[in-house]
Amino acid sequence: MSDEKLELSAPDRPRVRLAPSPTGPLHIGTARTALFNYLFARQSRGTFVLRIEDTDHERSKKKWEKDILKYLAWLGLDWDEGPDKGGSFAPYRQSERVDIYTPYIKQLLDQGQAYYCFCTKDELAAQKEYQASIGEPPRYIGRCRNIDPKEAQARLKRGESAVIRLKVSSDKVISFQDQICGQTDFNSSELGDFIIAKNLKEPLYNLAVVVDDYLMKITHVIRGADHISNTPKQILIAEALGLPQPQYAHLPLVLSPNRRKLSKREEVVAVSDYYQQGYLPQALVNFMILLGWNEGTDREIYSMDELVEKFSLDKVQRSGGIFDLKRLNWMNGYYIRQESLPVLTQMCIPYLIKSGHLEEIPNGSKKYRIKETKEIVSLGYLGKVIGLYQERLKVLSEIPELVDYFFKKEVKYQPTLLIWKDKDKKEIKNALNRAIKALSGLKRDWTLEKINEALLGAADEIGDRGTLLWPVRAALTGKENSASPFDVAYVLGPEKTIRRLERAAKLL
RNA sequence: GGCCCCGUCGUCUAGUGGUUAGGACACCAGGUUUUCAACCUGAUAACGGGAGUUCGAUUCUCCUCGGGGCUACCA
Repeated sequence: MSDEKLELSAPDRPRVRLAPSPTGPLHIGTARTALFNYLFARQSRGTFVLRIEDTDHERSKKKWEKDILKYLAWLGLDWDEGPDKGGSFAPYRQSERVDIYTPYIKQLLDQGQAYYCFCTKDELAAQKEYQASIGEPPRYIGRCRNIDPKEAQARLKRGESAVIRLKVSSDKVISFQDQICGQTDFNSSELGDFIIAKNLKEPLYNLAVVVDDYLMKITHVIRGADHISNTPKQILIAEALGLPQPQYAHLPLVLSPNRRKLSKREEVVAVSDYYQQGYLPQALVNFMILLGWNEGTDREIYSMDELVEKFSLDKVQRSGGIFDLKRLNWMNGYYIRQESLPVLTQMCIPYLIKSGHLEEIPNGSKKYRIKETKEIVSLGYLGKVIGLYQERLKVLSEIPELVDYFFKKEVKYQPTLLIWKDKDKKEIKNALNRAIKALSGLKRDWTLEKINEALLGAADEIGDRGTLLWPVRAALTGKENSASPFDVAYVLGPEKTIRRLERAAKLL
């Protein structure tokens, strides 16, 4: 135990971080970034740090932080250091680190690498508009750049509002080797003197990130490609501060079917929503990793352990990928089919309770009550019900609708549902009566095998099996599509089965 | 507009200086002792375009076109 800790914090092992802003529920894109970081850390036996970037007080909310932690954990992406776990570099919430940044900002100011800017927002906006009109990149022209620091202090004392900008020398090429995108170059002229802090106590994102990554000894910054244009700014800040630079790896973006960045309005982006709809974490993980990474083979299915073993940054795709819900659904179905029935049953029960089909029995027994009929059912029974649909399920939340006929006194349907193809009522009624007769003899011997035998025997006497099997199934389930009549009859039991068949025969 | 990134079936992708350009999802057809699902089989389907290098380019180079990202006193 202690050995392992020591090893994890060994200086030569990579340290990566996920730095989400708690301004909304855990986003599927953030979860994917987390997954890449997690795999990289686990594979290299490094450390995965979770740092909450909540310096934007207006938009950051505690409940979102909770949501982020909860669903990262649910996906199995556990972190080694974080706000809830602590660690050698605590605190892990930027809002609790505000004092840490002050000396760094001061240092830049004292060294003349940063300065106070008194330009108003209106002035800046006008300038930007002008620059856009003549086709120049919008950047600060440096009006306050040469204000004497003493004068700046005096103006500050007088109560003038100001921000702090970094002095960026023009025409300098900033380049870095991105682990995914390769060599990437920027010209400092496009950046201008950008703002690094509102004041000594309020650093802005780019500065806070650089300082935190340095202090937390982050070796690899693995993040979404939407951050690529922040990278030169962060490099400049690190250089000004004399800090070492981490390795960068920018992940391709996840796109909507319309090829845009995944949007909250058009798509389901909250991991919590996927959880609620009944997606399995394994499926989500497997799906997310394949969206942007491929081992170099045809393989599609990977467990987390296998991913930890096989993952590598150089096999990460460079182009963005579209989030294809159908593919996720297929994969979720696959993982549902892999699940053992008792486990699947446990996973489905909450959905049956939520839909009002089932009630928990307070004393904590392993039984449930069917709300409509007040019958008490066992886990074994529910397992049989759900087992009928294991291969049909795509998401868990589909289950109540699929199996509702097991939880109702009577099933409702249009009598025409009973009609198979072009048969007439008389034929169907006759078939139903034959089925009733065949099953009635079985009451004490209600096994799948016998039911099969009885029903098939009766059906064959008629000739076209569908003439009997279709109405039997429809009468039992009230549905156009369902599990097979044999299975349904077996699980339903003799009384209900025969009652439903008799009722159907009367409808015709 | 400026800067940056990207470009193989509808989608996720494999792949190579010479391949019948492979797989998976989706779609379609057939099979699978009633339906649906699952499963099996099969079909349709791609190297954005133009130059150049080369005996030969999907592959290398350039241009172009297209798509996306960023462009805050947000992160």
